[in-house]
Amino acid sequence: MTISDIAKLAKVSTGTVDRVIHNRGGVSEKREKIINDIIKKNNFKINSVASALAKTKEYKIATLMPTYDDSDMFWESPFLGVKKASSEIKVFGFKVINHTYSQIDYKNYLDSFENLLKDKPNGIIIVPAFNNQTKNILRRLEKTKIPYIFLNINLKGFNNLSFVGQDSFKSGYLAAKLLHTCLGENPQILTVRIASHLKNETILDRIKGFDGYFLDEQVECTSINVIIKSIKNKDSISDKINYTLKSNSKIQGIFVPSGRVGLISKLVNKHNQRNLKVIGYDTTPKNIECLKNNKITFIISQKSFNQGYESIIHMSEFLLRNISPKKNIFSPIEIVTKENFEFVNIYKQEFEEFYYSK
Amino acid sequence: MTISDIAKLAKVSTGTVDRVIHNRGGVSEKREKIINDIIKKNNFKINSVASALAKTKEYKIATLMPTYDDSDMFWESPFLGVKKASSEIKVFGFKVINHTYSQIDYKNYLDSFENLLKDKPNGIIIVPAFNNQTKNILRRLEKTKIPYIFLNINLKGFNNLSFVGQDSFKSGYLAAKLLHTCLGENPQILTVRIASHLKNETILDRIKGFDGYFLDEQVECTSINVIIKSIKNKDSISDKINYTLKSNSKIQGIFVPSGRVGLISKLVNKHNQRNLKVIGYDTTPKNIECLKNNKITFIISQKSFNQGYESIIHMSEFLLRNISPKKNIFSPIEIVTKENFEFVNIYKQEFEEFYYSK
DNA sequence: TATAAAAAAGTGTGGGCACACATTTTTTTT
DNA sequence: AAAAAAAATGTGTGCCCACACTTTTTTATA
Repeated sequence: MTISDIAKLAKVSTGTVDRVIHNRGGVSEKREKIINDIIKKNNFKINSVASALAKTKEYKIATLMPTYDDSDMFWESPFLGVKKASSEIKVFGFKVINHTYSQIDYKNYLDSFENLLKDKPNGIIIVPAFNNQTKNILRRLEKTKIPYIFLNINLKGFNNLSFVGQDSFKSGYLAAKLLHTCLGENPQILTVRIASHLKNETILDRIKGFDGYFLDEQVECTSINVIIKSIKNKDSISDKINYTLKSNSKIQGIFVPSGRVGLISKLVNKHNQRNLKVIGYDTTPKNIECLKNNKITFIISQKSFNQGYESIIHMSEFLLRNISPKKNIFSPIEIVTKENFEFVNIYKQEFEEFYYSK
Repeated sequence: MTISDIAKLAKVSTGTVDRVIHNRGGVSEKREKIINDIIKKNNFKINSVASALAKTKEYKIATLMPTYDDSDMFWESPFLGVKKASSEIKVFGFKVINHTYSQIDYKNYLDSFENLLKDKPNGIIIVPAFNNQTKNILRRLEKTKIPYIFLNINLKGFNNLSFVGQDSFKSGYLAAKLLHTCLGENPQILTVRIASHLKNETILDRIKGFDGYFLDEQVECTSINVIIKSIKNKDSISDKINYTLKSNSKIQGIFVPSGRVGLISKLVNKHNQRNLKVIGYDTTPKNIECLKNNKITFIISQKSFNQGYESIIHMSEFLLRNISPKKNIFSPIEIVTKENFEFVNIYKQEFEEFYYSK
């Protein structure tokens, strides 16, 4: 079944069929009905390959993501996912332009955004940061009617096309369940938070989820909070954590609601380890290393590679075929241990093989 | 960069460039080198869309998988994965023909295989069963030079193009780690096995992995084995399990190295539950239900939907582009709990939405 | 009724490649 | 040196669709 088959059956030209299929208008009601009936009856689907080849329109998708470096490789993973998707959709006339910003410099964030706009993209993937500045930015975006998708971090109250990321509440909930399962009744848990994350929606939701679990299950849980001012001064962090562990000898578990779990786990002194169960987030190289050394028990993975990939794919489907994605596209909440990390990470590994072989 | 661009640079016709790109032969060494150099220099990649459109050759891929029914839905999931891949590659001239067999009737297995051969497929995806019969089958296949991929179940010593499935040893290893983490030192664990699985390679490997963990970690673990003759007689199973639990009051964990974990978990009497940790395999609807009711603590998932999907995709890549897959394509080993199952299963869910919307 | 304007329908080209077939060049044979 | 065979190279059509452009038909206006 091709367009010209349809045309023959309907006794019209292919141009008219084309108009009907793409809702371009300018077709009499009578003929439109005839054509649509034939399409339905024969379950006709456009040949996406030929369609892609014939299309001349070009699309630009711009991304705005945080930078990564040796001290924190987290954002490499979604970036690679973006790259993979980019290479796949290139053939459909898509060009993906990546912009980055420093998470500790809001001016840089704004500058990058301005640069991004200069590309005149048809769609934007953005990892939002700096709530206040973001509001201004996004209001402007909405005026231009450029669709945008939130990647990894979700802000509520915006007209984003979609959010691709984890349900942070549920992932915190899961963290609590795991510790509860390992520690038995009356668990005593140390939660380590970092001052710069105190306004981070994702991390706040994880903590809400964590607490929510113990409320729902009506489990008595002793939770001790430590807040770290800066991750720069490791001695001071170490002192704080080890002091708390020493003076609370019944603490059996540590919950770090961020990707800094590797750093924290390394700073626990040997004599304080006493078979601690440590749980945190993100399969960064550093965290995986700690997992291997038994310093971390569980890592909850965001599948951030997939998040990057999916955000691009959904945007392209929206631009190309006008398919609106769901408002929330939740990533899997994966539990990673020393025993399964090598399999959990395979998508990223596969990509690297593919990418560097070119 | 197109083929005709290359042709102009090399001062030859597009036909010659085509021959070089596809190794069709009949090109002088001199020109071949010139053309290859230009291709490399400009990093030319064939336009896969135009290529797909122009290709007239048709391929058939046949699958041979076990049936599924209400009592065991496991094989639905890889089947849906196969369906998804099929719909994606249809446009490249692929036709996927699915055959099924009963896992308890080797004649049916052989018959289905004969039917499959009548399709004259270019490639085969097979879930092997009945070791002896399979050997004959596959030797014949090797003579015909039709490539075949093992799906989910691996047999060693064959010239299969690839195996797509889980590393069973490692997944058993992980099961042990999880129970060890939850139960603490000196765990006492009940392993429930089913007689008909006693020769099942997958399940044997899981058990090897399970035991391997405790050996590696030098953990003293008391392991009690129960073997169930038939899953038909539920009363007898129930008696056996509950008797064992009652007479071994220190048992804190149950390991079921198969997808029958839901069935087993349901048969544990209330007074024997005493906060038992139960771990088993496969996210079948029944098992998920038990997970929700707290009868199962952890399910290890095979990502069988993806296995089906990937087996088809790899076969198509092999046939279409002559890209040989890795000999072992290991699926992720996922840990599923009550708190994350809804996210872990999303691929299958997405497929269903996509499929039934058509 | 003639004419203009608007709506509807038709036509043709190009997108990049695969592949069969045609032509030219080179090598071998007599 | 001519003829035949083999090797190398060139040519052209079709794959299916998108979209701009052209032509025909219908409706509105004077």
